Amino acid sequence: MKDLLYLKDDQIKDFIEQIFYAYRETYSDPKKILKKYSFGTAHHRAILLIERYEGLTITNLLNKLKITKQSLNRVLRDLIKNKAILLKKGEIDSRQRQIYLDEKGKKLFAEIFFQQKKRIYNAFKNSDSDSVIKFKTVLNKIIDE
Amino acid sequence: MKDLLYLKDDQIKDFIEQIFYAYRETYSDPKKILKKYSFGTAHHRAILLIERYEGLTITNLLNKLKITKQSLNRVLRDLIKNKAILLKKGEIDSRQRQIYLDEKGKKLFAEIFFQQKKRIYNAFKNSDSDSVIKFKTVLNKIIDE
DNA sequence: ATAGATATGTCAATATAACTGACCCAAAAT
DNA sequence: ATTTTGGGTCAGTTATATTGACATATCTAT
Repeated sequence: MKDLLYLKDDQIKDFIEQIFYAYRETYSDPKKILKKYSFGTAHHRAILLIERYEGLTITNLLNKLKITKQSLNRVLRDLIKNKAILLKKGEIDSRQRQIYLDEKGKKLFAEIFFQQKKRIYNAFKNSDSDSVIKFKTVLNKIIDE
Repeated sequence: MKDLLYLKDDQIKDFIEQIFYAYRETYSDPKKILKKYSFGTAHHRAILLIERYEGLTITNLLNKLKITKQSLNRVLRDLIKNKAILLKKGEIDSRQRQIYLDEKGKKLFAEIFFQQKKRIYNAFKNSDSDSVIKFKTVLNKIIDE
């Protein structure tokens, strides 16, 4: 009979612990860069999503970040003031705002990503492609559970 | 020639995004329970580690959480006040404090873990064992990079 | 024995990121 | 024309972390 060790409580506890470490480490790598711009992790997360989904609306971003609009507003104000992002009126629905990276934001993103990429890249290059694919599959299952 | 799609920037961006979601979702499942005890995520993380490493010292816990002792102190004070944990003098080195779950803490842990386990368990039971093992391997590589 | 290092605790001030609740306007949908 | 939606903002609060300074007890090494 199959052991299914990975379904034992202690193994599951390990995973819960490791997901915390993986997140923390991955998102702490670019802290010095962010500090240089007087930004924090909240700005970091917003920048990543804006780069990945250029032109997304405020509501789109809120749904990804799952924070309140008041919280997001502070972050976006900081980013706009520093010319890291810019908002355009929605073309179809002009109540909407579409968010884009501005020049400074593109530069900032590149610096942030360079730091974060290192960690992931090094982990992956020491893994076979099958492992990486399966990592992604399981990660996705955890997210949409 | 091998494509190594997972080493392309866009794929790496996806992973960085998904690690955030996985962490956030995994750690938001037991929020209602914690609120019932007037605890937050800081207490949550401490409880998990104390359960997993019973008898660990303050320094051990600080090294795992990577926060300042002032931050941890507030959390531990709350937990002690609520009889969720208890501290014992170190047996070998009496400067040290060893941290243990108290009765209420065991109960609280069980409730928290029940919630968090669901997500991981469901993700894993729909995966083959090879995927889970490879997930763990890659996750570990990301952490110790 | 004593000097220094280590483990822990605590006071105070501050920063960051989030929250709730209330209210506003403009534009779209009905 | 009215309601709903998308977004913005004011005000107050909470949660979690920080820096810096200092105190105490205990261990280690000379």
